[in-house]
Amino acid sequence: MAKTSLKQPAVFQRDLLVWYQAHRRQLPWREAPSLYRTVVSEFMLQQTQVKTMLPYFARWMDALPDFAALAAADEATVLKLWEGLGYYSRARNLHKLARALVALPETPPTAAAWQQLPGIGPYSAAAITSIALGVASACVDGNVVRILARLTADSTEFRDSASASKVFTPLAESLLSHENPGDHNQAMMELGATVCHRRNPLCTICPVRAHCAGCAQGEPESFPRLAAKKIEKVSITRAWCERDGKLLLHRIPTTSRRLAGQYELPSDEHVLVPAKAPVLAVRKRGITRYAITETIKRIPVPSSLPNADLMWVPRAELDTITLSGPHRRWITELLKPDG
DNA sequence: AAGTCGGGGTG
DNA sequence: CACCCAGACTT
Repeated sequence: MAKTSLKQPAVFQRDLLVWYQAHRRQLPWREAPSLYRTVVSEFMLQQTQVKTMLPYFARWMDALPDFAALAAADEATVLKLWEGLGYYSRARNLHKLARALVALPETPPTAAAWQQLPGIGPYSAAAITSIALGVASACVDGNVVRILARLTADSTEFRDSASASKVFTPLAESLLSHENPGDHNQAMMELGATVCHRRNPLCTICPVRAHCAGCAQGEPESFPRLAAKKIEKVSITRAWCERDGKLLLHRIPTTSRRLAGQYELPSDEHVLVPAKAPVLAVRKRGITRYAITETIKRIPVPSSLPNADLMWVPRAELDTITLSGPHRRWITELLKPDG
């Protein structure tokens, strides 16, 4: 059973907020805050580091500056802007959310109401309502779990981050500043991102070190304890085939659970790849729990296309389609004259 | 409760 | 390589 309070919650709040006011990073959604910018940033930040999403955020705001613009956009535009960021259901849900919000008579005022909207779970509901609306609702993300596990030196072994979040929610709520919940929540996450690192935490400069049982105990890095994930190794062979300035690609069916509607280099499930076909490249990447090795081989031009989802895409059109993940980069590399 | 969904940062 | 990242949704 996790603790639900610290010895001096009011002092903790003050130490945290004073530090945050002095050390917070200048981020686009903080410099020019708005509900829309808060919502878009929170969607992009789900399971994604700030550094990774920053260029996507700038590009997105340039193209779709407000809820009205997003609601009026077509899905292809939305997914193209999201290309490369991953977890594409986030983009579809954000699109749905914009259309739902513009149809409402007023902005939902509570975290519970926000959580009924597409793509909004417990974390996002708390983040959006506290930051943009001043609602006293505590965020519990990976950063907060790590900080709270260390503050309380909680050695519980959690199945996964979801169950840990649930366990620490009461403590997070008890520590929340009701005067300034938005800054408090952002301060917790900022502390986790810039000081209370998963490994090598910077305890010597930590503003709440005096409140931290994990630090006092000497091994803050040992918290939180999470069950190890099982990674499965997978190998995929893909085909590279050019003809008359066109590239053979596979369009993932829109009914597919993952990467629906996106394009990719055809795998050997879609087209015959001779075992002796020359290897052009070997690439490794991870998708969720799979460690994938992809071998790209040059194949002869097939006499006919066996699958309706296979198509010849002119090089000039490659920039207009949405490509699955690293395929964009691989294709760019392999299309170079010396590649 | 367990599985699934991307891609990149970092020790 | 392993683990994590301002998680949410489906089964």
